[in-house]
Amino acid sequence: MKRKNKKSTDKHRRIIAAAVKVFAKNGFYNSKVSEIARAANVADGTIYLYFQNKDDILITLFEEEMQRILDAMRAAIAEHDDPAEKLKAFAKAHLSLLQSNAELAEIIQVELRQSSKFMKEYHNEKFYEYLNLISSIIREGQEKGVFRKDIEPGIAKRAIWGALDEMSRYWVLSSTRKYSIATAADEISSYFLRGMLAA
Amino acid sequence: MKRKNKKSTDKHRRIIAAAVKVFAKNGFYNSKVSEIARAANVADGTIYLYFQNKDDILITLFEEEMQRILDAMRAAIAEHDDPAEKLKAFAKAHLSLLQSNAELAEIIQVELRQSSKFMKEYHNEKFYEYLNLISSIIREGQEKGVFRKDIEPGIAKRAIWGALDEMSRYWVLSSTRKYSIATAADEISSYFLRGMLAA
Amino acid sequence: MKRKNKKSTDKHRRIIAAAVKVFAKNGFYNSKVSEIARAANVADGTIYLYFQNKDDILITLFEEEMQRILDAMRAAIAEHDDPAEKLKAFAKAHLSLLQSNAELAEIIQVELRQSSKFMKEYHNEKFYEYLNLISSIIREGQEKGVFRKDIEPGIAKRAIWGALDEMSRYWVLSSTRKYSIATAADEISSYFLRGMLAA
Amino acid sequence: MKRKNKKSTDKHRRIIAAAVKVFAKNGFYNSKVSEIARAANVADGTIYLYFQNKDDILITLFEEEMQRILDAMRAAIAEHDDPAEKLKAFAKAHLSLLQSNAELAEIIQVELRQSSKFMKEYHNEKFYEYLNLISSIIREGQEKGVFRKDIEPGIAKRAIWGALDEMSRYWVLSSTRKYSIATAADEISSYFLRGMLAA
DNA sequence: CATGAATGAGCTTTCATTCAT
DNA sequence: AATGAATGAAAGCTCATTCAT
Repeated sequence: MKRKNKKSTDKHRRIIAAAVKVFAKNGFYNSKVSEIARAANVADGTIYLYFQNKDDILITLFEEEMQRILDAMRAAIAEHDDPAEKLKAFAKAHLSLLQSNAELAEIIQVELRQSSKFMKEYHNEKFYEYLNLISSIIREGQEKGVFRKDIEPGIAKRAIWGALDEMSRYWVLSSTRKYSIATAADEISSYFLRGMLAA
Repeated sequence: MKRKNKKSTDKHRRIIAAAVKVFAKNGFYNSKVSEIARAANVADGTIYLYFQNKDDILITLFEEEMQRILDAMRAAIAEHDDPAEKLKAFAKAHLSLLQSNAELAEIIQVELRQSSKFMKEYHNEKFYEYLNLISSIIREGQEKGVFRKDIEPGIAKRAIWGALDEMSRYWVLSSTRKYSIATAADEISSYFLRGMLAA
Repeated sequence: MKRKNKKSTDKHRRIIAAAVKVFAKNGFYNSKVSEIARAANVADGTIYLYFQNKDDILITLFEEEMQRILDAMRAAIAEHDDPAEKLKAFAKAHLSLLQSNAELAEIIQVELRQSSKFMKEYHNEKFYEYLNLISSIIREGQEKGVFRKDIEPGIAKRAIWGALDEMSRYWVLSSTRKYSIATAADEISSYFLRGMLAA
Repeated sequence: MKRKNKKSTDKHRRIIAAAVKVFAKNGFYNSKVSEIARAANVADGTIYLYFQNKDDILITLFEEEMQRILDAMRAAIAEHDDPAEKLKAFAKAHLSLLQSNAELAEIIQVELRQSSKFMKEYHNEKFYEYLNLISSIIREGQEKGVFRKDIEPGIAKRAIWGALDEMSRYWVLSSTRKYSIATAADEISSYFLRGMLAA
């Protein structure tokens, strides 16, 4: 590891970390590049040595952070064999990860949905990979006879993701937290696994 | 009602309608007040006779449109007695309403989550009313013994809303639609009502 | 004449006039739009109501001022019948006009030759019209038997323009002026005329 | 001569050569120091070991290249005794030199006239030497009785230079060349000579 | 009430120059 | 001497908002 290389990587990392903080606090459009620079302890111009423009910071941030989360989710799922357990593990890991990365969660919650000029063009591959983790579990469950065959994985993956995402949004935004992560994850898993009807 | 008042109301309505279109197309931050003015066929300055500023347009838009949707939802639910049927009706109505108000849906999807400086301060009452329609159904179901008593309405309402919302987001954004509204609504209702486990 | 119309025209004129001064003083690239705005007594943003961008100010300035000069030159030439006299009149008028529009002259001298990205694309039609005033005189002279038939109007027009232009450049840039306009114009005319007259 | 010195000189030369190319292509203000560095195969910072700043590159470039041209012109003139022949030789050499140094010509054409803040301060001595080559010829011709006594060398030198310069500008900028150098040089010389010869 | 021309604060981005290595 | 990553001042342009008409 040459020092230069280390330094460069370091600045890149610092800028991304600063951007996470700043975007989470103000939202993308209310964040100034100069504020990110200040938070990263670099000069304004330095940002442009590592990123093409402000949009590129956000996109790179997504790519890199989503990859980290994807990896963590895959590891969490891999610990189980039973598809139902996998789904529970997914729910728990999702809520845990987003809670311990509250700022990143905020950005994903908000900017992921941004329909701004550039976001419409940007095809968020990592997000689709994430969603497909869910449908894979469901399909596996259907093959193993654990899940109903008439479930549409394409609908279910969105329903499950939406439910979890909204839950974590609630957590991120609310100051007081009534329920623990484990409780919420189990609760939500149970809706999907057992339904809400009384037995 | 004097004519002037009527005329004013008309401009107000035209501006809101124009804002829905423009915000949906570009997102809030990429929309220009002048574009809304043009779309509403009024002068730029006229906007400021009816709204305090750009933020106020968005907030008023939410308030008014959400009220319309709330009313429609209440009516849809009121047609049923069985809480399970109410939940199904809610799902169907939600997807129908958002689909037939695609532009409004887009705005709610995107801007509702905006964490921008002003959105953080704005307490979205109508949205909470909307969410509480769901928890009311659940509580009613629990009282009637239709739903499991151990369900947390505060969690469930978010899970259900998130699932439906994500589904409608998918609809709004995707060009090809594999599933009909009825199919999707039934499917999602079934997850929550019966769960996904094989019988 | 409506007042608004008048006001608009006025601002356009004031900005052009200010730009002539500022560009002449600093050159195009060292001139700031804000300085032009200040000189024109308008806000920075107002510039952009009348011009697309900084380049557009320069181009418009060329078009409009060159047109005025073209018109004056045509009038000056039209007063004579003899092509030799026309050429003398052209020389005198050229030097007079540029001297009494010293700032404009400076800009034409300098920026006309700019090879900057935008100037390469901009096809300076007015300048070619101006040059062709000279070749017209020469051709007329050749037809009337006043000028040698073997003169290439395409070369001569450039030689004459170059000679006059360099002379006026000298005037614009130097503080002390040894020769009067009339002297210099006669002198330069004589170089070309006695050389070009049929023996 | 130590090797280091030699090496330094080499870098100086490479930077000047690169600057000629880059300035000719983009003009001074649209040229980036980093582009010159790249073209010269040196680091950005190295430029500042050999030149004080960007302006200094242009000025040094002028000084050195003009000196080369001056030397060549003096040699070309020295081959003739007759002042009329000297003038023809000057015209031919001027056009030849500029044509075979098209990039340098472009810079001289354009930037010589730049009235930018720094160019106004820079007193272009070499250029005056160049101009005075012409007036020397004229004075010599007047002394030898070849040229009319009433010609003002101070005006004539500028007229001749302007005519030639404009002609070469035409050459530099136009892609198709109707006339050969010899033709154009003879043509232009003839305008001035036949006009200036004593009767 | 309505207009829309005018405003000017504020932002992103560039690039000449520096300096630690 | 040479490097090139880092700097940060500077400027063009946008657009929400105002106010004279």
